[in-house]
This record gives sequence, C-alpha cells and structure tokens, in this order.
Amino acid sequence: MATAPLRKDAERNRERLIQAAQQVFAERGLDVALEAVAKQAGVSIGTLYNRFPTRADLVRATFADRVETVGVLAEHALGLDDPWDGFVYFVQQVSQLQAADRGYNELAGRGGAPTTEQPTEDQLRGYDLMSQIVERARDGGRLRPDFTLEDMAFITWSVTRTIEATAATSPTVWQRHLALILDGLQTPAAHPLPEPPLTRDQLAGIYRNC
Amino acid sequence: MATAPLRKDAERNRERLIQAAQQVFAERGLDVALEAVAKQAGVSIGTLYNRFPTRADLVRATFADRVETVGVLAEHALGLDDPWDGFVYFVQQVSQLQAADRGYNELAGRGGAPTTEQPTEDQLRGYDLMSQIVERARDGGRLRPDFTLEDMAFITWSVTRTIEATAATSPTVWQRHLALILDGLQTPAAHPLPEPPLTRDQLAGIYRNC
DNA sequence: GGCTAAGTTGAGGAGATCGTCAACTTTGCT
DNA sequence: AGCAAAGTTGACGATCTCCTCAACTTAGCC
Repeated sequence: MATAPLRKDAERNRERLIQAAQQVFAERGLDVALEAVAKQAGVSIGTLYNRFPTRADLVRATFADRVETVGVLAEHALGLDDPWDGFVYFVQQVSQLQAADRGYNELAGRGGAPTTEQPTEDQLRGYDLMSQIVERARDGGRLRPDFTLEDMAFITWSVTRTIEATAATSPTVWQRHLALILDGLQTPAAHPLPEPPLTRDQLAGIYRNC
Repeated sequence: MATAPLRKDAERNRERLIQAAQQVFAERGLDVALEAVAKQAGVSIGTLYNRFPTRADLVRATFADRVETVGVLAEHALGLDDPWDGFVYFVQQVSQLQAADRGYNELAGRGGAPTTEQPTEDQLRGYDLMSQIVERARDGGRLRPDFTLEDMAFITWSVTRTIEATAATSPTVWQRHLALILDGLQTPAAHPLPEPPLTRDQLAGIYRNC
C-alpha cells in the first residue's frame, strides 16, 4: 500500500502548498479558490491538483496536525484530577483552536476532518478519548447524566457559529457563550430533556454529507 | 414617498414571485440561483430583476410576514403569567419557525431580516418586545441576571446551526439542544461569566456584514 | 380601435471557479 | 553526459450565476 516516494522537488512543493494552505485557509476559510493557495505557494494550479486531486485531500493534509493536537489535549484533560475540570478544559481548548483559525473552525463544524469513507485510526482514537472524557465527567457526578458523546456536536456547532459571527468584531466573546453552555450541562441545572440524543450513526451520516 | 401603483399584470407577477420564493427558499435556502425562483414562478428572470432589483429585496418581501409573526409570538409571550414561561415560549416558537423553513432559518442567523441601512419600524418594535421578554424574565428571578438581550444572538446562532445540520436526518433534535441551552440560562445554574456581553452596536455591526 | 407607457422576455456579456492536458522542464540514475 | 520517468506549467473548455438591455407584448386610457 506504500505510495512511491516523491521526487525532491515534488516534496518541496507539497510542503509549500500545505504551508500556503494553512495560511490561506486560516484567513479566508475552507472555500477559497484553490488558485489562491497555489499562488501563495508560488506554484501553478496544475501542481496543486497534481499533488492534491481534491480539495478534501488538501484540507486533510493541511489539518493533519490538528487531529494530533486534539488528541494531546484530550490526554491532558483525562490527566486532570477533577473529571469536570477535564471536560471543561478540553472543550475550551478545542474552541480556542477554532477561534484561532477560520479554516479549522469550519472544519470542526463538519466533524473535525474531511469526510472519508471510513474514519482514520487517529479519528477513532479521538472519538474514544472524547468518549472517555464525557463518561468520566458524567461518572464524576457534575456532568448531567443524560448528556452523551453525540451531544458534544451541539457544543461544537454552537461555538463554531458564534466564532464565525463574532471573530472580526469581538474575538473573545465566544468564551461567554461557551460559559453559558457549560452552565447548562451540570447536574444541578438539569431538567429532563424532551428528545433522545442523536445516535452515533445519525451523527456520522450528518458529517458524511459535508 | 408613495411608489406608483403596479399595473395589474405586474402585481400578479409580483405575487407569483413571492410565492415561488417562499417555496424555493424554504427548500433550498437563501442562496439558490434566482433563475430557479423565476422558473418556479413561471416568469422570466428579467421580470424578477425588474420587480426585485437585489436578492435582499426579494428576501425582504418573501419574509415580511415573518417579522409580524414574531411580533405576535412576542406579544403572546408577554401575555403569559409566568415570565420564564414566556421567555421559553418565545424562544421555542421562533426556533420552530426556523425549523420549518430553511430560508427563514438562514435569515434568523443573520439577524432576522436582510440588512437595510436603518432597521424598519417593525424590526425596532421586535427588538423592543424581545427586550421586554428578557427583562421581565430576569426580573422574575428565574432568568439569570447577567443575561442580556444581546446574548439572545447566541441562542439563535446555536439553534440555527443545529437545525441546519440536523434538519434532514433528525428534524426534532434541535429541541434537545435548546433544552440544554435553556438549562444554562436559569439563575440556579449561573456561574460568573468570563466576558462582557456584546454591545448593541457590536451586534448591529455583525448583522450589517451579512 | 388606437396609442403610449408600463411591463416582459431571454439571449448573451461579464466574472468566477473548476479541473484537464499537451508541451515543456527537472531530477536522478547509469 | 545522456536519458527516461517524474513533475510542472498555464492556457483553455466547461459550468455557474449574475445582471443587462434592446426588441417585443400588454394594459388601460382616450
């Protein structure tokens, strides 16, 4: 399954493209004309398509590091003594990543990675860690017992949208919104919920369709 | 300031266009090709532009009734005995409107009406009523005292985005999300918030830029 | 019926973005 | 140095959507 190694110049261009994409996506979002990325990289559009046949390929490569970063954050969260603190830490840190990068913000709202047929190993590990964070916080008693892993999507969507709207004007208010959200997730605040959570499959389906 | 009255056929086409727009926007969102609206109305694209020079004009005309509907909902909310119940009623009903119409959902996320230089009379009245709903619920003691009118935008953005994501798969889960949000807005749940709210001007600025 | 102002029509220019491919250039092996 | 495979290039056809406008049609007044 090993792909043939790239020639030296090709590898160099690949790196340039990724660096350019990081910058351009961060500033203008994931839907920029790919021409802009090629230009920023000092490379022709043909080369871009040569290296990354689809936009999703480029996005995946550009944000590959983020998947790992989130993993590290999750590990750290699980290392904190208090389960609720761990939960809050994780959500805040991921939101911070989103706030710092328009492209990543959009990506997070779509499930954290461009859709592939089946999730990567890293992604599965990420889900597993998040699952642990949620479960631990629930068992600790402070996260409301009816909160599920799938409900995390609500938080992400909320924060994503607020960051999108306020980034230019008021780049830190998302923290206020998040604080309001977190206050609703604690056991003492909990009232019975009117609808069952999304199932894992439903959520997967949602992310699959962009 | 009175515009010349339209000729009979022109008036008929205007109505057809609005009806078509209601249907098309509801199904496919506010960004559809205007050609699709014209086609649905059985009218040429030229006529559409003739009647509605900009997309915003068409959107405004299409959702004019909604502004009034929201006003009625607000009045009703203020008529309820319990201030908190009124607040919840209002938020739920507006969310329901959003859930029923993709176009209106998008519009709500942008402030409820296409941007004009200065807000309409109706819009001002709407703000005033919402302001009363919030204030009354705060004074009633159950809505947390640090919650402001501008914080309502967080709720709208959250609900908008969740509806957007889940409408096709699970058209009622937004109610779960909203219930989680509402649990965070109640006085017993409140922890100090880390950031001041948006100011009225900031929010206006956000809506002005789409 | 005749006339004019109001209204309609749809082809088409303008502007984006996409993704391709045949001609050219570079790498790195021998 | 010579050569084949790998890589690059950017002009170009395809597709979309917008918005205009000159030629045509219709309403409604006299």
